[in-house]
Amino acid sequence: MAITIRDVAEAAGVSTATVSRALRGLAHVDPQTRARVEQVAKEMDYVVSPSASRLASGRTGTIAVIAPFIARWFFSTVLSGVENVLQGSDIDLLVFEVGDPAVQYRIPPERRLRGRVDGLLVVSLPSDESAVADLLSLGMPVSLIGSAAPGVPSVSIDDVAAGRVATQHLINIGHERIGIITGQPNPTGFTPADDRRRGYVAALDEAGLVTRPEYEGHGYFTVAGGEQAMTGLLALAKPPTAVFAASDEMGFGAIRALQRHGLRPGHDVAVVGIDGHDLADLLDLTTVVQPVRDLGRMATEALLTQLSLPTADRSQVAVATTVPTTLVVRGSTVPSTQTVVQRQVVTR
Amino acid sequence: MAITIRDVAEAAGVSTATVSRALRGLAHVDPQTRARVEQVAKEMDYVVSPSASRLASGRTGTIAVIAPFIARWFFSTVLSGVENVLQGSDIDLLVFEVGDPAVQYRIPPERRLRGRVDGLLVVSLPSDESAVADLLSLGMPVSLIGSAAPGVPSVSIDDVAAGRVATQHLINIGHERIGIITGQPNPTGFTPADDRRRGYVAALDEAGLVTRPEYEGHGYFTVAGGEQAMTGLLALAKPPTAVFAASDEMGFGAIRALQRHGLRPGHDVAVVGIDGHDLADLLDLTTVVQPVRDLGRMATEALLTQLSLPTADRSQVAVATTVPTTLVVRGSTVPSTQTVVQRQVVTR
DNA sequence: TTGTAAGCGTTATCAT
DNA sequence: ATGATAACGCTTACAA
Repeated sequence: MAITIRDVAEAAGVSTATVSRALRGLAHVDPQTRARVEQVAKEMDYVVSPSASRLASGRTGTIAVIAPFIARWFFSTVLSGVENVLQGSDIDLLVFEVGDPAVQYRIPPERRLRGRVDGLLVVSLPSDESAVADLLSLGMPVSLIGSAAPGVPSVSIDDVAAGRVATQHLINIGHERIGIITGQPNPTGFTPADDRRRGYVAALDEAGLVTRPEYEGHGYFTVAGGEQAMTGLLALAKPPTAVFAASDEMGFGAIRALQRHGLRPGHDVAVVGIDGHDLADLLDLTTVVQPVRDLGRMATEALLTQLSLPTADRSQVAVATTVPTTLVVRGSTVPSTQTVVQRQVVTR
Repeated sequence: MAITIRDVAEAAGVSTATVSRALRGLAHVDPQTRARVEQVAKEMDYVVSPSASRLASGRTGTIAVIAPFIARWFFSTVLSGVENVLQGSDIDLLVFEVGDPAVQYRIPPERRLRGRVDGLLVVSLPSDESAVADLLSLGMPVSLIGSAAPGVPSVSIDDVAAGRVATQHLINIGHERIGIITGQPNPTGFTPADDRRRGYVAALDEAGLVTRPEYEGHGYFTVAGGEQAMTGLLALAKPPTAVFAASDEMGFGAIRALQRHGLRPGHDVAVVGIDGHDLADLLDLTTVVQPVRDLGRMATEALLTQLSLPTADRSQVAVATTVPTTLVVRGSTVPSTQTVVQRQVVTR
């Protein structure tokens, strides 16, 4: 069997209690003693048993990320940000993939969470009341990423503003027939999608432009979906001259559809997305960039802070952090030889 | 506090031992008793304490994925496959991001692994002896994904064959000046990169074509790297007419470089990649498709099988599983109106 | 088939 | 500052 704390205690000539205190850096330990214990522990290659430690302390030293998908760009990038912060700590990361929030948000059953983790990072949760309630009922700190809900801390962009900025850009460069490619046909309680659409409508309204129902396509946040939606729009008697895709991946699909129809993005039909996907530059897609990795980082740091606090001090006041976005103009809206970058700070 | 096994035992009028046995589906439990215990447990909303269970049993019910990156397509797709298999089990998934294998493969220290997990899934491990040794020294089952090493079970494609197929395709369509964009300048012990390059060389040799050192660029498996490498190749007095990129992402970069130079992929310079990236279709990139998600799935299933076996039965014989790839021909090598798909089964 | 009870390896409370 | 010693909640021989 492995070395236990008792072995170390005997070898160092102290009690297990002292070893425990010394190794965890607690106060009230003689520097000499601590040094000796650390020395012995290292020599014996002692590693604390996490199960025993967890059982005795009641803390798991683990947090979980709950996301609809793992393989898609946005989610894997968030995950990477989370992991990045965790490297510096001693916290373990558990991952749960729960499927499309618009279809069914299969929250991992309590039994998979309770007693296993100290806190939760939930990505793109629908603002559906019950989903939040289920999670909060576990009684542990929860941080939302990429969406917000009343009463829960969150880190995200201002999606309404992002939708407005994207649409406004299309208006600015002279378009009047502006379509949108969003996720689902009807509001599904999936905040980002609904909010971005709201921003689009607001921008059109403010510019005195009409919103036509037939100019709304649904791409389900995938490349293939975006392509289908754009194809549908192109089939209209009077197609839009510009399209706002609520995500870069749907924007890519739109570009693909244009290519298939022999149309040039930017020249024939303008396309703008949201995300700042790694490959947006490659595909020359204008997009509203959000700092995705930072979203993951910030939410994780916030969660770790919560966890380091005594339970009583964990503020009941949920802080909804909104991070700024940047409109990056590329050839899909302004076909020119040079790329223009405008800094767009979102305030609220 | 939460409900404990003792509470359930009392409520059901049996001992804790019986509750434990009943709930875990062990044999030698009266069906009536089991039913009653299950009933009571559900009513009381009892969830076993993982820490206590782990401490007592010595098993963690957790496996870890160790990968260089999380956010890149290949890795997040593998991860998704792993998670997919785990959904059906009661096993938890821990994730560690360890950085570029060609630079430094920062294996999580023993202390982060020992006692925390029952098995390891290692993605794209360099075939470096010591790295493997470190991992194996933990004495738990290890499965490799996307690379292979002697004496360790693994799931991957035949990278040499993949490189050969890609290069052969370029030869078949008439190219003679064929370049390669690979990862690092020198063999780094990172198997897939080295092997794909080997396949490239073999194909050229077999066709009686010369390998020119200046036709080898290095893209470090990123889009930006691929673009730089291709730019370098284009600057040659006599640039290659075709390029084999050892990954789709580097292929994307190559396409970007061509675009920037006003050259058309497929028409002016042919490009072929390896991976079957989600966006390869969008970018019209010919590629050798590997079933990435399945790689993750298969390796996970193999690992779970190992774990379900008594320690003694875990075969010392490492099984290296090689899965077939498919060459998908697109416009980046054969600019035509229709896409041709050839099934290429790799045998060995 | 079921119960008893000894661990499993720490942490944390009291003393000292 | 350090030591004894109860928990912590479950699993698992060993008995019955």
